[in-house]
Amino acid sequence: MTNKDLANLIFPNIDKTIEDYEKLYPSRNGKTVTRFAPSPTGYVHIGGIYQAIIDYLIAKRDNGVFILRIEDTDQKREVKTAVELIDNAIHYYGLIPDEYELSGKIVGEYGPYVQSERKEIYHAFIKYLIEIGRAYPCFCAKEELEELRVMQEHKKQRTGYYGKYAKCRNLSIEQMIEKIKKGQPYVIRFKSNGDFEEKFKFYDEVKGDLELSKNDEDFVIMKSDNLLPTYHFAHLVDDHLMHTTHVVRGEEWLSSVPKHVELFETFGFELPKYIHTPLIVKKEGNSIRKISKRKDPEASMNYYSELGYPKEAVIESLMTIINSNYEQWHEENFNKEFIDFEYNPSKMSSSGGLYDLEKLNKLSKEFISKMTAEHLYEESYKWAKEYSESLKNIIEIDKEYYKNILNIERDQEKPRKDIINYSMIESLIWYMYDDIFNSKEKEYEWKNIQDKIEIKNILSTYINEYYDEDDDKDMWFDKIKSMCEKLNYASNIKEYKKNPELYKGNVADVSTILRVALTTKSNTPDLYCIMKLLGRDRILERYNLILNN
RNA sequence: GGCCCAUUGGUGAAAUGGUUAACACAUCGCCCUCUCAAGGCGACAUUCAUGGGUUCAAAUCCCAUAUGGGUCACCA
Repeated sequence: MTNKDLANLIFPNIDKTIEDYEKLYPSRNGKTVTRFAPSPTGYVHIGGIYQAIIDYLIAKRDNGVFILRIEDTDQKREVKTAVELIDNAIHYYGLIPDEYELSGKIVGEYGPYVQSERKEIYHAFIKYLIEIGRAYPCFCAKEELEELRVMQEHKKQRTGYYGKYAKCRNLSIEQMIEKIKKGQPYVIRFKSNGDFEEKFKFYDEVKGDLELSKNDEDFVIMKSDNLLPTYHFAHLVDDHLMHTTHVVRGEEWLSSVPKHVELFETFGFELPKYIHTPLIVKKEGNSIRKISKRKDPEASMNYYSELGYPKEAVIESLMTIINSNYEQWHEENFNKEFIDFEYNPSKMSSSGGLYDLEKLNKLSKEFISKMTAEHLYEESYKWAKEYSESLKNIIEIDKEYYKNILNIERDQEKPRKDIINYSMIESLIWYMYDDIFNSKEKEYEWKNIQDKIEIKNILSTYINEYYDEDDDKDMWFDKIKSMCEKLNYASNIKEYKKNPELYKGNVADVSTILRVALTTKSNTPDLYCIMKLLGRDRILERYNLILNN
């Protein structure tokens, strides 16, 4: 009985060899290849998009290939709709892969791009490993392994299935064959040759030179239930056959690098470059921790869509964590897009990138302020149709009117920056709509002048003697100033500050009355623009509401 | 616990042995201003986790300690 007999017993129907597959997926002649390889286990995590951006950037920079590969080897955690979510997210953020398999459509010559469809390929590689005596079936039960772990912990030894603890590696081929024939369940383990005491050098594109201990664990490469490979093995086979040149993955993978190195070495395959990205962390009180799907809503890309952050702002904020010199670069190259940025892994922070919502808000405000009213209208309308019935209704009352509101203080050199995301638009503009204004319980935010008689005095004087719908902005303000003088308010604030006792107040106080009476709010965009949009009738109506009370 | 990684202001972060430790966010102040949002100007680390060492010179190199993180699955 030989290893070959064992291999044939386990994989009787696998005829293709590694060479066959290498012929099927020939060299890409040095082309840069990156891949985004998410597991379909739920919503899209911000760390995923963060990595996808890096993959995308590297591929674009080198005129290479960006692959989307679905890593669905864990059937227990799989969520059916997750692939769709991934699809939506990468398209939404404009990270379009060159090779992929989505809703049955395959693009690219190096597929399948879904791991569960690559079973035979993995089996061919595992079969070879068994033939050369570098992999073997392991019949240890979960409980046995658990006992082993407890015992190792108790003895303060390294936990794991290695060396003398790797019980099944010493089984004779006859014993293995017998157990298999009896129908005992098994996994396939890699048979390590490594010595943990020995070190080797490893270069990571982010961290630089590292010295790691060699792997000596006989880790599982094929699972018993669905006969699919574990991550480690799929990484070897897929990234070799797809000719991946740059593996971008989270720092949590750093500790399994020795496994991957030994695997690549035993096959004689060339190791890709590794970019182990710092984890996205979050500050909570005094402690910093990995951003988590469960606890942090902002970990999900849905969070940003639901609140209506423009995708550009989200990418921008991620870019600032990816390379800290990005912001400066973008300031100097304001007409370029993030794709033009030359990503440099060694410029990446080696500690955790802190995801900062305040920063996102700032970037988002900035981005929205630079949009044209037309563009903002389109984007916010698109958003409202999906996420906000009430904003949708508002917009549909009169689209031109809505656009005009958005255009207040926008079409100028230093546009107004007060919209952080689409979900807050409604709270900024509701008073421009009569239905909402009239139905709302009004809380007028009067400031310095609270006296009802004085408020009425100002309003009636303004309506009767000064207000003219056709005035231009200068005239409009000149009239307010004239009114101030008449009512004994300072028309000039500096003047007022010099001698406050000479006046009842100043032009700001008077303007506030005109503003609050119209909008209930003490803080609004340019009053002149608001009055222009509301028009004479509605202004009179709102002022009379106060005058007649 | 073993192994690995990290540690610069309130926060992110630059600096790779040599001027007053960039820049950005936040905060505060002043200016501008009809309010607000902006914008302009300015303030904000006697010091780079701590302790040693190397050097004419250290945030930068070395050692130790502390703290934080990652990982030790038939999860990726």
